[in-house]
Amino acid sequence: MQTVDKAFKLLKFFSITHPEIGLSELARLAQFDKAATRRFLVALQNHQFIEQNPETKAYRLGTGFLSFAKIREEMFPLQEIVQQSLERLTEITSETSHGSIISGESLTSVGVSLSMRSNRVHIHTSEKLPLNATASGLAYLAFAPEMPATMQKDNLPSFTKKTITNPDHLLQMISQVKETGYSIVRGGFEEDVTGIAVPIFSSDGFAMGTLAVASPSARMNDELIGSICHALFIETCEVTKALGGITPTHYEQLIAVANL
Amino acid sequence: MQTVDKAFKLLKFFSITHPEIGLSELARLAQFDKAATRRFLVALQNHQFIEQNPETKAYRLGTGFLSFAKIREEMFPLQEIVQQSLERLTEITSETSHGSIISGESLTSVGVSLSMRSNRVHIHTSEKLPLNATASGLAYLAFAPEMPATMQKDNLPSFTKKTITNPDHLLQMISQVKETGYSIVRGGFEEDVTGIAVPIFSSDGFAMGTLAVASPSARMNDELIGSICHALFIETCEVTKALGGITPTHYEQLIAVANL
DNA sequence: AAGCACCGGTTCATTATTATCACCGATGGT
DNA sequence: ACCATCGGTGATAATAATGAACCGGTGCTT
Repeated sequence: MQTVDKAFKLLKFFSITHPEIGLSELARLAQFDKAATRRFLVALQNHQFIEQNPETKAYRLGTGFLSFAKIREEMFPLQEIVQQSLERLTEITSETSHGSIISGESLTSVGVSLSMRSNRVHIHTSEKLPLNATASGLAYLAFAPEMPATMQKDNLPSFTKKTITNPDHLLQMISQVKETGYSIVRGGFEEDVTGIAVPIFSSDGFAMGTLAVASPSARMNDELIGSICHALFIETCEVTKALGGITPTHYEQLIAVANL
Repeated sequence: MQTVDKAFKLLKFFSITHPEIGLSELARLAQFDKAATRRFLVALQNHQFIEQNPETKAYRLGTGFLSFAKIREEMFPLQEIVQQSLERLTEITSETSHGSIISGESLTSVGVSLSMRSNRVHIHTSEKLPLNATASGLAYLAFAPEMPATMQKDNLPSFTKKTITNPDHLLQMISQVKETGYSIVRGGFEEDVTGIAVPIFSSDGFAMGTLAVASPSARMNDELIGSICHALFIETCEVTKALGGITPTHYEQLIAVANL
């Protein structure tokens, strides 16, 4: 259903930092014809997934998502479950933790629990996390159903000097995550911040999001890494189960090895 | 974009009371071919809008809605804004109030503020409100972009003896709402409960939801009705504005008349 | 245990849909 | 007065979606 895919492709250009998009701009971004783009927008508008700003004529996300999100949350209260896990993580590790789910070709942060320490990492909810630059991104990619096309092109988006920008380098890092079951990224998204992340699995056995702990790089020694991983493994299994997902058996084996 | 419409039509069969649906059942509900239904579901699944229960093979809503809802809520925090209005409404009227937004061919409740009285009306959040049986439904229909097809058939779904089941009768009630600017339904959804509702407008100038106050029918005298309407008009204008919508000028005139 | 009905899922010839380009009127900068 | 860009539209060419038949499996009825 390529037509449906195209409609959804349009939606993915809307974000916190870019919440309203004009017709021509959106057509350019998606590389669609302007007329086609408009037809899709009208169709989305008819179902409340898109609204038009009456003054600027720019398009923005509609209220449709909210009502469906509420139904979904009633079955599996993702926000609540993730938040509880995050608070336990921050309690145990004394570091900031956050949870994210995949949305298009980046992860969206759905919950944060800030560390009580004075020198702590700050993360905003609803922030988009790039897949190539964050620990969460690597953890997701390592257990994702497929490699997104945008992660296979040269010159991946860069945020610090340490950001992985080469697709081959990215693949190499991912294969390492596939072996250890967790990802660690030192200063790839923000300078002097080290993140550790572990996947949350969907009902299809592939990653649908992550739980992660982030700390100032200076504090991140081997002992802390070990205890963070241990806590993350426990919590992600919990969250996966509570959300109707299945932890693949090969992943459960990774955890067993790590816990030796 | 009929193909996109069909994909969304499928989504609308999922609800709190019917959160998982099998392939054949969904095809029957939507009156699509099974093969076509499956193709749509796969497409929706690829974008996280649908998940499959690995045990029963039934389909359910996915996590995709949540990430988009978060982006939308960041711009216009509907839940928060509505909840604040509801609390003011309940404070002023001493009755239970609730807010709802359109989703498919019914309204979804997105917020509730319960009365402090012992004899009060109870409403659940995420509940689906039928358009023909509730005050909210009438208020929505009176200012909706178009009359949904399912509201034009005979034998509309009935909940009490007083539910409007005849499309002509419904049209008649709606035309009355168009004149007064508010709807009032006595025992159409639940026995002995009377609701009063007023529309919230979207950026296109049509209704996208409602605010409503519900009370035991015995208490609903003319004086209470007057004060509820007054409070509802104030709050819906507020909410409409805060959510980036526009109150049509012809509606503003209705309010002016009502306030004389 | 044979027959039947329904389930989820798949295939491929037929048929309906969507894409594209050229064009419109309006707006804003040079 | 000009050019570029905006949002939006309509008719034909190109492409995508459709649906009946079919598969293997499960559970109920005879």
